[in-house]
Amino acid sequence: MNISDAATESGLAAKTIRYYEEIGLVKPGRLANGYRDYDEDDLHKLRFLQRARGLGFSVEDCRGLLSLYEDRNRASSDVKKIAQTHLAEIERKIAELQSLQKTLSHLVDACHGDGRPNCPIINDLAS
Amino acid sequence: MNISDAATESGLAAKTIRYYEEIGLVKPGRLANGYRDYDEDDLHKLRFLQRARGLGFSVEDCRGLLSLYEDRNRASSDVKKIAQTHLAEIERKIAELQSLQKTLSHLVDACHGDGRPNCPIINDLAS
DNA sequence: CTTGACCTTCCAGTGGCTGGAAGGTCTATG
DNA sequence: CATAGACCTTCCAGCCACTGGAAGGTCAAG
Repeated sequence: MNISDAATESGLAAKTIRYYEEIGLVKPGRLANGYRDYDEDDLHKLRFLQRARGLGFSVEDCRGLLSLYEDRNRASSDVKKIAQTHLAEIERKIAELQSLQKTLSHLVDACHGDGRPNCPIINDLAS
Repeated sequence: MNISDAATESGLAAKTIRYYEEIGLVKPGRLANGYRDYDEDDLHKLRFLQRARGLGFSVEDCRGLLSLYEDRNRASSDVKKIAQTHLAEIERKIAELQSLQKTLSHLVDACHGDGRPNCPIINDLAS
């Protein structure tokens, strides 16, 4: 299977798939003409990567998850550890963004948003 | 005032301040020896940038906010527009992260995290 | 035989810094 | 006056995870 079909099947962009090969995540075979040739195993990995990236895992986390995926003797604790760390990071980011949201929504509410220069948002930034 | 004092006063790293100069945000004077020399006006701008970046505004938003800050004839509606757009983006990101959090926490809860290979997290990613 | 849709590699850019190298300047001390 | 060390300067490279585009090869249909 060529790269554009692999892209369609996996939901990844062809460019992204080439990039994943460059960084050593999925190494397809090559046809005589030099074209990449994806088999079912490659496709499983690409789909796995698409889903893991979709859950926000970093590419390095994905590398770790992929090797656990392929390891029949994995310990689920190793997987869980990666996921928990990622989850904690997400929760940290949510808290951070909520704090910004709170501040910003107060400022936006306080601003008249008319043609005059007086502006609580600017005042806050300048204080 | 030299750059390290400006850094201390503004809460920005000296490297960051040089970067802001490079992209045309704050242009300090220069002493005879070539050292940057920050006056009060520069410091106000640096502090303004520090706070705006702290609220998550992009550097390009900061450029716009800074020029509104300096414009005595600004319309507060222009400021509000930038802030509202940013706020909407933050709210979008919060929702996105909360969705990831929900999925991930379910998966983490479902995973035994023991020495055995069976793992709902891997199963989900592989499905 | 040509068209156009693929494929390849390689290079550059994104945002917002950050680290480090190589070298100039200033200040305090011996 | 020499030297140490703490500044300062510029420039280049790297981070992450792609993405766009150029230049050129390959293939299938008409």
